[in-house]
Amino acid sequence: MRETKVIFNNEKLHYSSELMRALAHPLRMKILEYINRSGKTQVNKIYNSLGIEQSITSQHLKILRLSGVVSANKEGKFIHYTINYEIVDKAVKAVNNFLGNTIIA
Amino acid sequence: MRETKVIFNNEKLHYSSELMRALAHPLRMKILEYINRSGKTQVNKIYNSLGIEQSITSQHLKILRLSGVVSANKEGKFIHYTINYEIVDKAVKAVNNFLGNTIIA
DNA sequence: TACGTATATTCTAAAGTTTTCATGTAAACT
DNA sequence: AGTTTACATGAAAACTTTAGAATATACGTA
Repeated sequence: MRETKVIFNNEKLHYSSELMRALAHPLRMKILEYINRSGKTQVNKIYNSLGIEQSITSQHLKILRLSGVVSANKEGKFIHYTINYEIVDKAVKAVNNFLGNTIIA
Repeated sequence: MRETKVIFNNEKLHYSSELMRALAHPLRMKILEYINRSGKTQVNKIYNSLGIEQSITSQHLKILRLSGVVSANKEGKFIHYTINYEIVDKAVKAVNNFLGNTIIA
């Protein structure tokens, strides 16, 4: 049974939807936005500023970390989070490219 | 209790993550990609070409429709689907903007 | 009007995600 | 060494999403 030509291979597709998924949660967007505004942030600042629980914050940070969207760096007692813009960029470009550069000139 | 200044309001945030969510599924990406390639497609072409079940296809199309990413148009017996590029564009720009135009020049 | 084709909807079980709470680990301070 | 602060991890409960099967609707045609 000859299949349709698959332009967008499965690996890429799963990677992209994994990235999208990481971004597809209001709290994670809030957290990302906060880190973005702060540039480089400790976890306690994130959850105190956003008024969410420490543990929930940690769990979402884990998801963001695993998807590659943020990086964690231990500095003594603290862990500093930063956004990996290239990765977020990839997510955006994924959508962009797979739609054949129809969007965003 | 004075909260952090919310730059990215809740409504927008939820809308964005809803959009992202709609895109964050391999099958939906495949379907979107197929519609994109075809320009305007009947449902049976989608599921026959992609080798997925009719009912599943319909369900995913519903999600895509509700998120605004695609539009359905009845033409006689058939229903034609098209991509709403402006909406996909919005999703991309949402990520883009909320990260303060740091990505994509 | 009955039948076939195209698609949507409904139901249910399984799978996956998110929250919550409790516990764990490691650094800094006493 | 013991305590506090900063954060992560684990596991159960609550919730959401997905897949699959069956049924429903609507159009066109015999």
